[in-house]
Amino acid sequence: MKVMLGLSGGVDSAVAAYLLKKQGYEVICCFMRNWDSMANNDVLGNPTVNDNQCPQEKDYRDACLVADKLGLKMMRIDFIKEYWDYVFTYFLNEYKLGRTPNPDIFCNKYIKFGPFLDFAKKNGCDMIAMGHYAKRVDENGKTYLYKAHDKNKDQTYFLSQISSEQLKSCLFPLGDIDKTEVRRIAHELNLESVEDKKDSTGVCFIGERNFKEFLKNYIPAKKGKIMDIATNTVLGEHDGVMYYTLGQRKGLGIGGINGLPTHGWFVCKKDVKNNILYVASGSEDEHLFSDEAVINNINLFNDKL
RNA sequence: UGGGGUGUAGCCAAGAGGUAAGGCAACAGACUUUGACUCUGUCAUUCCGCUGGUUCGAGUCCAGCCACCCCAG
Repeated sequence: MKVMLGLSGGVDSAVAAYLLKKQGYEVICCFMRNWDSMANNDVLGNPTVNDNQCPQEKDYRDACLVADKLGLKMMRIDFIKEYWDYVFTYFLNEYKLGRTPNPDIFCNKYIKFGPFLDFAKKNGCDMIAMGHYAKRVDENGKTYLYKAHDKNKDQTYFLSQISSEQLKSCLFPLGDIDKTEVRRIAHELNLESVEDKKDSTGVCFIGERNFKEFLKNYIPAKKGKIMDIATNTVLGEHDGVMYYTLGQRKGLGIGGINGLPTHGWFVCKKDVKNNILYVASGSEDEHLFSDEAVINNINLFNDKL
């Protein structure tokens, strides 16, 4: 069996590579690049835009060191355009609608299990593999997605939109072990470039930096009022209703107000049309609770449900 | 320029002669499937509108000045 593993330059996929090899698979590592700051005009608030080595290249080098140490072949592929068309476009549209999207779910559906899978097959691989904390279970000829053994690190959420067919083409070597075990193995193997590397979280391609500034590259700032939903009075000003998310507390800049209790203010409603951000006082305010939700695009690829 | 009130960190606000509470915001770190939430930490070292005075000692008492608010004109 020939498998192409997505090697990111982090500790998880590095250990996944080792485990696959140990299990007898012929492993080819591949570093994927989905974001090009220059091509995508990602300049505002980008702390590394002028650096001679961007963080992605550091990750690539770390990945190469891992592949080298494990004696595995290393490849590299760009999906800049695909990412923009299938993931980032959706991402921006959601923000423009006043929602808070999760691009990583689409990245899996449309990139890793799309062009990347195709790329693997073109290069003679039967399957792909990922360092996700997720479990694939085959039963009676069917393939199911199970939560990872490490419930704390489970990443099946990110895989929630892939199909049963796509799932059949992928292995998750970390499905049965804990993060602490992953770190332990990395140390045991002396994978110096990744063994103590900090976990990356959140939107993967952006890196450590001011998120609002990042969004300003694509969604222009537009100042508006922040209003108290209980009294309908103006409490402050925001930079654009799209930059905030429901339930958010930080970044509103509302201090103490004469005569009003001070328990912090939380975003409870976004009026995109009129560019008004509504806030409620304290985390227990009734406006922050809801007993209904609109859900669509449910992916019932697991017929055990 | 009659009367009353207020002036403490970016904001709100305790304090009441003995050596500046607390909250919000902000910032930093941890955690993280919402760069969100949450948690932890840091935030007025002679400073409490200004200037003098009383006192061993004043944000707290006194005097003058300044600023703002309210009522009356």
